Amino acid sequence: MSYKKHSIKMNEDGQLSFVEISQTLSDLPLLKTPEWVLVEDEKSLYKIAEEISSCKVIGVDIETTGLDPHLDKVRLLQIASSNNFVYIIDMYKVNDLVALKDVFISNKPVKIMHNAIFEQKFLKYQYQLDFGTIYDTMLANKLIYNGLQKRNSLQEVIKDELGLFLDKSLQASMWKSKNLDNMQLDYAAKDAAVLITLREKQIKKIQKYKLTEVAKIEFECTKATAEMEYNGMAVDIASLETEKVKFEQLLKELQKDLIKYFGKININSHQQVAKALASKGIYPESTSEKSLKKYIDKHSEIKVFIDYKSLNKIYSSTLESLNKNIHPKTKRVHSSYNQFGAASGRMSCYDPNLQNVPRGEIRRIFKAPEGRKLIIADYSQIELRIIAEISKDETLIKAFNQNKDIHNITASVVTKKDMNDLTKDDRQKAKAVNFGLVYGMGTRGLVRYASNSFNVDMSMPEAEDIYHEFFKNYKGIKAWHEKVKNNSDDIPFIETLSGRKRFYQDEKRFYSELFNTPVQGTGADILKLALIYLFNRFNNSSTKLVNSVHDEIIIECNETSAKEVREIVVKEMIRAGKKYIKSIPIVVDATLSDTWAGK
DNA sequence: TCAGAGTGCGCC
DNA sequence: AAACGGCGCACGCTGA
Repeated sequence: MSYKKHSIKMNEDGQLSFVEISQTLSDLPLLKTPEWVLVEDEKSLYKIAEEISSCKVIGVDIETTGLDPHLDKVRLLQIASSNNFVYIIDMYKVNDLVALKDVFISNKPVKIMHNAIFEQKFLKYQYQLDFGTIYDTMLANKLIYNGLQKRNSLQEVIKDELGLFLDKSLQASMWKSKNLDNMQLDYAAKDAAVLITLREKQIKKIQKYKLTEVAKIEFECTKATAEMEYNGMAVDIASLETEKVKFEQLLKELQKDLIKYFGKININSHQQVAKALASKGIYPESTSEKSLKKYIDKHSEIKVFIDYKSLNKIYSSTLESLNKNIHPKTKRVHSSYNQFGAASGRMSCYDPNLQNVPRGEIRRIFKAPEGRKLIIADYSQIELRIIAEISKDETLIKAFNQNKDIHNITASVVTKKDMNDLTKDDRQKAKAVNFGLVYGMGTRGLVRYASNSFNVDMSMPEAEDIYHEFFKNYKGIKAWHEKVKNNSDDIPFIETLSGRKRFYQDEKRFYSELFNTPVQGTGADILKLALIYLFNRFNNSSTKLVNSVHDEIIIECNETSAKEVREIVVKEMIRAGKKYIKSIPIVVDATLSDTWAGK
């Protein structure tokens, strides 16, 4: 097996450097096989529980017959009490893990796992094991190298951190068979034992970069993320089907019209559409909606095309992928989350992505079952509040403390109008200004952004004036920008209020990125903290975390207790926000509803 | 034939 | 010198 050309290494002092990798993986020294014993009865588990309860840490790993906790079975549970001794529990022989309940829920020993979400989904929901303190070597690796090109599989991490070769060729092998051979058991044992050594190596780096606090958040949050994945969101299958049919008919009609205009081309091909447009004397910069918009008045078919594209987007991206991902057993959608998926620290979501479902009626498809309700709770203007906190901008802080509308304030400042004379258009413009300028947008960008995202026309001189007035008013933001800019060349990383880092090696440091990452990332820190609080509050009750979208948490609960639950959700989310936002209030809006579309 | 880069667009 | 950021997904196209 040959390997990629270079990788990033961190030496003992925590310095980062690029290293050429010329050797093949299998040239590396082999990770040695620990001692192990095979456990095949429940009674032994009590002895094991007592044994490991005196450990500071244990490595925990499972082998399963597949990846789906609703369908697949745990084949083996490996518990490493040291880096050289592993209990391998045969889950085809052992029926329950009651004996391990106390030692797992305890904070000691710390349970080390590589991707703890996976283990929890099986062990908590199939064997009712709750976890105390967790250490996740995969999340740790992401925290230590965030921003740099790194892979996070156990094999890669072992290679980079320990310089050892972990053979994963048995990873997907025959775990269904009744009897396992010693090769398989060796493999299973190695995976658990190495976690202990790996953690020791990682801990030094976590301390060096002061990542302890954010690591704690990430590790704890795996409990909530596992729950969201396991629970999934309820879908109203009938209305999904209705919507699908509706879209199919609509798309077919539009398609017919477009063929009439363009000729027999593939409408989904940008190239072919561009060519067809050119033959009619239309030369847009691209076939994107924004470049086509200006031709709508003269060519009504362009409007049809834009409508088609946007409907087709919803159809294929939302309706079809939703349909594809309805779970055969639970009839819900169980998305996967990449808990630390974005460089900022945000989660990402896939299969299906529930973080880009269009707003509005289409969200009615997500409907709580009979007798249940959804609570849709989101932080109000969290990013602007974080900006106020980080920049210490006095105008912003004062406005939030007086519960004023920030967009209106900006509108009044840049239009030089009295607050009472503002039009809807002024406020739209101010939104573009606020979101654009705080993250380092220039005047030219502002004109484009205002037009594209907020449908507001702005001339260049007007944009220049607005830029000037904006920073005259928000002096703290200006100063914060200057400070970040002045240090931008030297800094090895930018960080959030929890200490989460985004590292830079040879990468270009974009100002916009340096402004945005601490803000977006602190938002993620707060959201994850809120998920932790809510998990702890509702764990093992009928109230379930089912989704979260950057500044929003969705909970499903019994109708009978919905109002009380809502109060708790708001309170806990505010408590999480207050951990990092000290100078202004945190506001959470929570809607009680049957569907995700809200009231 | 198929992986991967590119385009475009939904969300926050 | 100038730059708003962060995702995932569908699609057609490219090149090995």
